[in-house]
Amino acid sequence: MAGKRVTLADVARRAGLSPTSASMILNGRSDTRLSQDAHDRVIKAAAELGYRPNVAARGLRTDRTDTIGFISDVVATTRFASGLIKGALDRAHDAGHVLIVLETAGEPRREAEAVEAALDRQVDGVIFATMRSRELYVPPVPDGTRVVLLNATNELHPVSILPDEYAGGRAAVDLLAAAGHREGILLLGHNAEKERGLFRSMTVERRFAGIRDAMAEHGLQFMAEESIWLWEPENGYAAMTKLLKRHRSSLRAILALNDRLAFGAQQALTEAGLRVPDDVSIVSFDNDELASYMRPGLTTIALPHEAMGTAAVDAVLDPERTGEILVPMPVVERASIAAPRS
Amino acid sequence: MAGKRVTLADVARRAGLSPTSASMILNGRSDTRLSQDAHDRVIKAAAELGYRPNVAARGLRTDRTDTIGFISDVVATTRFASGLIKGALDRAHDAGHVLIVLETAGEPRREAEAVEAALDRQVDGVIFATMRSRELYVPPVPDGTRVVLLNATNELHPVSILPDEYAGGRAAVDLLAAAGHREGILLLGHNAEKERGLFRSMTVERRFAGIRDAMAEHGLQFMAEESIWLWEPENGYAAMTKLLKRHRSSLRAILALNDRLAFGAQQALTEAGLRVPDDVSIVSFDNDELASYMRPGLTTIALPHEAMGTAAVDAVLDPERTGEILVPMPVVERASIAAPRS
DNA sequence: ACGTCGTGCTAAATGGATTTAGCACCGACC
DNA sequence: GGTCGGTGCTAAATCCATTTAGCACGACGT
Repeated sequence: MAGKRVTLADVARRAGLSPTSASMILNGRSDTRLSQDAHDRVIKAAAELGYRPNVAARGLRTDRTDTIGFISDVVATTRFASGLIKGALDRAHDAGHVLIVLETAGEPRREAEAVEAALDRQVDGVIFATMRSRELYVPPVPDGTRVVLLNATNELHPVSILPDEYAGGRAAVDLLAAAGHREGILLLGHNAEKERGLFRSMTVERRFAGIRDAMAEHGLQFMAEESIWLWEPENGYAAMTKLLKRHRSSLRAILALNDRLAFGAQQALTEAGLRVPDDVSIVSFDNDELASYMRPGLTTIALPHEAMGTAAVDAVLDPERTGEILVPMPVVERASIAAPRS
Repeated sequence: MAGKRVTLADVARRAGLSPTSASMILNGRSDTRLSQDAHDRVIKAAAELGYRPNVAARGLRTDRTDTIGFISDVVATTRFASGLIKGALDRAHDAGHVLIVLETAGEPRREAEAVEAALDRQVDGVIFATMRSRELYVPPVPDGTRVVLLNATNELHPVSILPDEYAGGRAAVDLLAAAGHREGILLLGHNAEKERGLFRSMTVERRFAGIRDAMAEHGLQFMAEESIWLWEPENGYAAMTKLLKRHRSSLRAILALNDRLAFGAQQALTEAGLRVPDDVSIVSFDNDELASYMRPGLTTIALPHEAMGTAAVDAVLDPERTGEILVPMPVVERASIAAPRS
């Protein structure tokens, strides 16, 4: 609607000063000797005209655009991705920055294109996010540009935001132990023997480590460890249906490696006439949307999407932050854990 | 890594020509009289140096930045939002454009801020998206900037992308009718009498209309229409539990107004010992993630998130497109509909 | 009376591209 | 020989804001 944009020259003209003066005043530079009166006139003129600086023009001169590139392999498929984006968006907004969001589907060609598209627009920094945490290839980037890895790592750019999976793994075990579980505990989704040499993701390895260490410290052992490669509901359902044939009588608790497995497992339990948590307790990971829809609600160790997103933007903005930044995984207690049936 | 960016001047120098010539050649202008040899030299120099134009600088001159602002009230909460974004992202990528994503939480202050942040960066157009379709307030925007409403409408900017809910509503009824259902059909989520005067959302009203018309054409009537204000699983569960007391024996099919209600309802059915689809058929709307996790899978009329997102970018890019653009809602057939038990 | 210093402000360069206006040269034609 | 037209290319302006270098003026000191 409005005609065209107001420029700095317009403001200066209205204030009866040069653009130089107007620029200095609006940028709040303290070392100028401009009069109080000049200040007042410029501020007033800018307000009256509704002046907003042209970020592109400014960026040309200053090399800062208050714009960050957010490059992710996947954005829509998982709630995880959108949580990261939302966290990043919120923090960027607080800091007066803006996000250019790009998706690569994990294809190297598109990754390179995305970086270029971002750099073409003079972004101040780039965030690389992956869903399956891993060492990520990062195309070359000019010197001044901050690079932050979100749920990923890279040798050349040692700034990574990761969930504290080790502590999370421990927390899950602690929850079962605290409820009094000592026996009949099933690990659903992973079997260290069978999966030897297979790589899932950096962070999930840490989750396993946390679980293993905590089990040992509590002096506990799993009744069974079921390897499942794809952690989707149907696989949880299938595995659980099968497992119930052998372990039905001794099963007391399930430590599922994510909520989707837990969801499927619970469907199988329900169909078999077992009740959660009276007969079997369940704890799991991620705090997927599903977890809150289950009946009873699923107790789970949350993947802190949004906190990771905000941490990533913080890291771009603050060059001091460096190294591995671990974001705690909150325990979300719902109603799927109870004391074991004797 | 790389030192600093290569500029057009660098390319021109290497080709032994002026920036003017280099610019014209790289932009493929046909009306110049530059020699074939000059063309070759410039193209070669640009390739060797890895030249990429600075979009900000170009935008300053041309008022085009190949950048689109995507302003949404909510991004992470629903899968719907991220589907829209993904669709938009993909199409933008195809067209060599980039998206600045902004979130407003539906607050007018943040909406205004978001528009300004986008305009400050010289975007070519702005997409306004809402989750609950409605007439949306759009802050003033300069003349040349395209504005497209996504799942929303606005008087001043008559370019709207909307799901074809009317047809979708009809499709749901058709599905039940085709399976042979004539009686014992429950409408779950809305009661026209009780909700008279209450406004849910533009598109949902059309969904109702489609359902109503199709029912009439098939000569059918609902056994009951249950008003539920919040379409969440727990509400579906609660309503269904209650309804079963009265209608258990005659109930044959449920037309749920979204998948979350259907999900809750199905939990109630299962607990009551009724089986889907043998005892009761279910059809619903949205194609929420949940729908594929249910056992059996839920047949549903999909909200075409991604298609809507791509349509929005198309509309920004093509000034010819105008008016209400209706995107079809695909029927996703799974396994929740069967012929009625006699 | 003249140099010095502080005060208040501005001209012009800059960043990287596009675009307008026009220059220099060559051959053809009268 | 002068003019006209075409060919091949470039200087300079422009977009908008920031920044460097420095001008003009008055007061002060000696």
